[in-house]
Amino acid sequence: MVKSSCYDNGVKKGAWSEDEDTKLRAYIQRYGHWNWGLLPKFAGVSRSGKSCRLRWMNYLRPNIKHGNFTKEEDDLLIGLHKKLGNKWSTIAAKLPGRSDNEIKNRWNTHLKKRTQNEHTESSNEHIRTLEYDQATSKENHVNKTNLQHQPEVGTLFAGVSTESPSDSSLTEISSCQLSGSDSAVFSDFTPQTFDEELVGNFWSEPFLTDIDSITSSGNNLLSPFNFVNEFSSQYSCQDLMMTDDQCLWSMMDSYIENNIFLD
DNA sequence: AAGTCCATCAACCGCCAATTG
DNA sequence: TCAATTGGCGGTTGATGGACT
Repeated sequence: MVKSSCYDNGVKKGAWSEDEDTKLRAYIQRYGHWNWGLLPKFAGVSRSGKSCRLRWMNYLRPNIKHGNFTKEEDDLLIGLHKKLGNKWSTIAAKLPGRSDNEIKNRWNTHLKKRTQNEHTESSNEHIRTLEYDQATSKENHVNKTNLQHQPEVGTLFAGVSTESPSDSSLTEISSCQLSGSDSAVFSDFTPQTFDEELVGNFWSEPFLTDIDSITSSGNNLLSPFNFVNEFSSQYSCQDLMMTDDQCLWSMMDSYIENNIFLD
């Protein structure tokens, strides 16, 4: 389903192109979403931050499922909607791999009518409750199984490191990747899994280990970490830590101008 | 074959809550 | 404490394609 696109004050609207998807996916997988408002500029897409966030959450993020809902998913959705109402994000958290938008659409286009019809058949109530209980226990099992394979998410932390515990200016930026909506991205991680698979990388991987491959491969992704890395050749970590925000941002802006807008 | 209707779903919009300075 | 900013949520829109006449 392809929608036509248009521009509004330089911000593109409408359907996302393959190229935009590629840019956004590559950027977030490498650097995470440290600030949705600034991300489009860094990722090189002419979209609003909101639009980027939506595209990532609903379509591009790892482990997102597309296509038909299974009967189990439908039953679970019906049960959860009965229990929670239109709390789509809450329901989405309990349906692994489904976005709130997809669940909302599923409800409005398929299940709403179905349940309205079924509502008259009160005898089905007991059956649905039983199905819901079964689906919930199944879902718990699926959750545990899914935890064993999360190949792509770890790359979100590829640009994250702590050379030393005192390098707080960098880790502070990095920690932003774990805030807000990441609870959705990582919602199917247990703390244990998180510790083993993510925190391990978070605290031990060298800072931007693949920065050389990024620059040498002609990949023009622009990263705040890339920026810091470049300036670290001129400034020590301590210098950067002591740099006030305004100065840091003016340095960042000149970097952006030189590397993106002059291309 | 052409026109119309309808279901689907990606994307947008506006509001609210949390965070920050 | 308060205003500004940011992120997230839920409702709604509109382009598209298939079914129907």
